[in-house]
Amino acid sequence: MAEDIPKFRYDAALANDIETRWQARWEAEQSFRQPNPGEPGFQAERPKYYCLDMFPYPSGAGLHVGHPEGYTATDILSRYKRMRGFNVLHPMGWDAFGLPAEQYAIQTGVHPALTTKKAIDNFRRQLKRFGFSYDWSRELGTIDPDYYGHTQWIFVQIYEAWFDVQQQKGRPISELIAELESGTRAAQFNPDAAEVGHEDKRKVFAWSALSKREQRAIIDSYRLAYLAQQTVNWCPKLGTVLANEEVIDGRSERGGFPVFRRPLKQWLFRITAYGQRLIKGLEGLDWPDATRAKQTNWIGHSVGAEVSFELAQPLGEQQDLYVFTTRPDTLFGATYMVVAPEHPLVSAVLQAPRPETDVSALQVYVSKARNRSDLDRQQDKTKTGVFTGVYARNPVNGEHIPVWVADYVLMGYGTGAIMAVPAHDERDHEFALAFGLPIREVVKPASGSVEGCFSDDGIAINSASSVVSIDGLPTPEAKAKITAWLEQQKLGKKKHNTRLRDWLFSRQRYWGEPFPIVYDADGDHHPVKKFPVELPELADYQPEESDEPRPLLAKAQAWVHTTAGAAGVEGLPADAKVTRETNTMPGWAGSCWYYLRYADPRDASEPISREADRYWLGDGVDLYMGGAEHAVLHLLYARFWHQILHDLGHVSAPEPFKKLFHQGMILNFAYERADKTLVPIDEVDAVEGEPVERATGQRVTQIVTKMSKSLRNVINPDDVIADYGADTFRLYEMYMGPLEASKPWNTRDIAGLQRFLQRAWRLVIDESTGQPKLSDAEDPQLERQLHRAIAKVQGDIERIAFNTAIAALIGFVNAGTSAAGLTRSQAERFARVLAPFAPHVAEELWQRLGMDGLVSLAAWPSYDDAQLHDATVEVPVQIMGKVRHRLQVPAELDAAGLEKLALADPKVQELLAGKSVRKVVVVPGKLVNIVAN
RNA sequence: GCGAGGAUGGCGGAAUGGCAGACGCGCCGGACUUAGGAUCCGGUACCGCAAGGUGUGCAGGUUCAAGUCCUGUUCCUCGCACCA
Repeated sequence: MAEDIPKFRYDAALANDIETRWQARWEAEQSFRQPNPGEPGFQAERPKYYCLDMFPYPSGAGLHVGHPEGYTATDILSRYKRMRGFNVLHPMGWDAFGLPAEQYAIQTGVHPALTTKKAIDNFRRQLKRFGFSYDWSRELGTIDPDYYGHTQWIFVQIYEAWFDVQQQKGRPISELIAELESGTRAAQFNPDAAEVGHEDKRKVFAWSALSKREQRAIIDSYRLAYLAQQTVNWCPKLGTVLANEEVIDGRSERGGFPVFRRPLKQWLFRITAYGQRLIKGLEGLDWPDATRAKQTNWIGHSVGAEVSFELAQPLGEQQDLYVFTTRPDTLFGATYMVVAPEHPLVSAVLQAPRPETDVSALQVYVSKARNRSDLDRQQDKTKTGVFTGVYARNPVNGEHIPVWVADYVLMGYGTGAIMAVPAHDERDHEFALAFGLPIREVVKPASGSVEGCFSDDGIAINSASSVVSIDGLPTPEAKAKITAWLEQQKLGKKKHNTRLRDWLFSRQRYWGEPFPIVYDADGDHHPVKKFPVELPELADYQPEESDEPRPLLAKAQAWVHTTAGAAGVEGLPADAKVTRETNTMPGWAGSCWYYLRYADPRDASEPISREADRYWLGDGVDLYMGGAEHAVLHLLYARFWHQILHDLGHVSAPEPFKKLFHQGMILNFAYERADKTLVPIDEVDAVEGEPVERATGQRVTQIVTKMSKSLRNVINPDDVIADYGADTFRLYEMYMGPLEASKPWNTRDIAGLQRFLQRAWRLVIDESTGQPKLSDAEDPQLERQLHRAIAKVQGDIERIAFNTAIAALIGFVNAGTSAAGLTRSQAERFARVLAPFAPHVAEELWQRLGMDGLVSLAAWPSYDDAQLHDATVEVPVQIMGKVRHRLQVPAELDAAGLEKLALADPKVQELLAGKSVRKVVVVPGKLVNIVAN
């Protein structure tokens, strides 16, 4: 059969040929290399644009279709900005340390260094095949020793810093030490340190009388990176502890394994100190409201009072029980207290039971709570608890109230103990009813009455004693008065609290950054100042599933045991024996600062030079594109590091990401049976247009859901490129709908975008010769349409609305197809507006038109405002808001003229017959609305 | 429970308070073809032969004019969740 497809028809084969050719040329010419200030070729007069993608975690599975969605969007913006004369920083790299790579290595028996390298090579190949205009000379990987050496350096900066609450600012630890030594700061533990007990915080020392070790303890309580015995989320299956953020519904985010609580000595970041800064910093940012709200909620800042309740009899060292409450005005209604099962009071009372203590019941309850995974604990919300036998004294009225232990109180929030006010707190109410505890009303609603538990603001009642009274005060005043009284009596103080907890930073796994920390013979920690601390080769990286955490790096004995001199530790004799920290950093570490490194990727002496920071990041990253799944974790952690680095003077911008945009998720269709179970996409046939399950012949319903292997609806980008080409793929994903929306993949729709490129190609190129076919005479109507398309595309790119920009390009090509043809000038301008979206075909058109250089580096075409409108316009004439007639009028006709014309029109007069005109609304050039009855 | 967002043709979606449905898919008709799952041209919200009428989840309201603003409501999606 004769093949009469023209030789230069734009089909998948030609697209693939064009694309690979231009990609090779861009690479050979380093077309998108962006020099830094001071480097040859740097153009100082240009404005800058830093366009950043969230770098991928290179998995063995390769890219999925969600990756190129965000990457195409930033590529369009980067290419557009380049054409508009910006210096564009558009880099790419690899987030390559972390649990998934290690899990994969364990499964396959291949070392993570090898599997990761392979995955990176594959990702790079796939990304290059899309023609993304990254500056590959800036490529980096978090696993590069050069890179993670700086990650470790930043850790040491954080370790050697503290947060000054007065100034709301991080400062070098040396300044704190100077203040302590000079006596300008009282020698006390950090009052906000979560790891220090209340008894210790109360003490005031004489600095010079303290031993070195005692001084160290006080200094350490201020450090922003600190070591503490913590109740942690221990995941035996993964053989590591996890951050709260990595635990979802009591299971590990990775793998979905059960997580238990156990005490462990761990490195933590004092991120809670930055809680208020992290909320406040969101104010000026151009971020999605939802993401700002998520972070604010996650940090969960609340203001209240910390109140001490004196124990009826001291328990060992403990004399007081501290609680945090946002409702100090309800103190008179506190009829009992509750401590978390992990609270120190519990072990104290087990040591020295009171007459009323039921030791065995208490022991059973506490051990049960400990062994219960968070999952069980959260699923079962019925209130349980045990009386400890201890009583505490209510400071406002001297009443002795019982102290209970119950797992509805969490050790991780506030002080791990509460005063229970069952009349005005739902949970306390439920607990009191379950255990027959007294309920005393101390707030009444300002008007009306309430059944059950009233937890809103109201008026204080029954709130007076011989020492203090707040009766009759509205809640806000009652809070203020009682807090002032508590402070004056030294029984409490105003307190800010965050739901956010300090960030657990240790992992017991192999595939992560080693800590730049060693321990001396006394077990004291010291920072390492020689970077990188290289991850030792380890042939056996199999974690042991156990209840007792054993860091994998402990197996590298030769690496663990070293000397201060060899490790690069200051302040110890060079031959002093030290052992290295064997925990590793979590996967988040590398992604906390990679956007800084791109600006200066080969600087050996520091993470980023001052010049590179000032130029590229002086006001932060101009656009950060990535998935909403990172709204809290990565985006909060990175802001935290950045704020510290800013406070310490290492970076100039107060916030790292000026504008943030989340691309929506790409979903796919699946089919659902009547019983809501899902049917894989390839087991469904269309029968008379209705989807039917092949095996059963039953009707199924089309739904939209996440792509998944089990539904066999995962789309492989490589296949799509082979079938249609990268330009079509890029256009399709951008055309699916608004970038921020989640939307279903529909392979059928891709053809429409390929047809568009085909028509565009044919509009300029003769399919049989490959030569341009151009018109000599300019069609003025088509010229106006080109100006409109340029204006529309330009505006739409600026507002990140690529679907409508592409619609405008399609509209222009359709208009061109029905007109006599494009002139050379029109074809050449069209190639430019097309270039950000479909860069390969745009380059090919550009070259075939005989233009010099690359269209990718050409200037964006301008448009003429005067060309955006036609001389005459059609104006609808409405009567009572309904369109009844249309008039052709000069575009610039003013309101009075238009009204006159409309009312004089015979058709309008006919429609108005028998009615009187009440009012005429005229929008010049738009419409006429006649109100008549 | 708290927080955020959404609902427009057969499907994806478009619309600074100013002609609802741009553009694409699909579908219908035609042209060119030995052929068409290629290409080109035309049509396509719904009801109606038409004139015309009806339409943006539902019920109200503001306005000359509402998909858009306001009030209430239903359903859906996402995030957090015993946070004192």
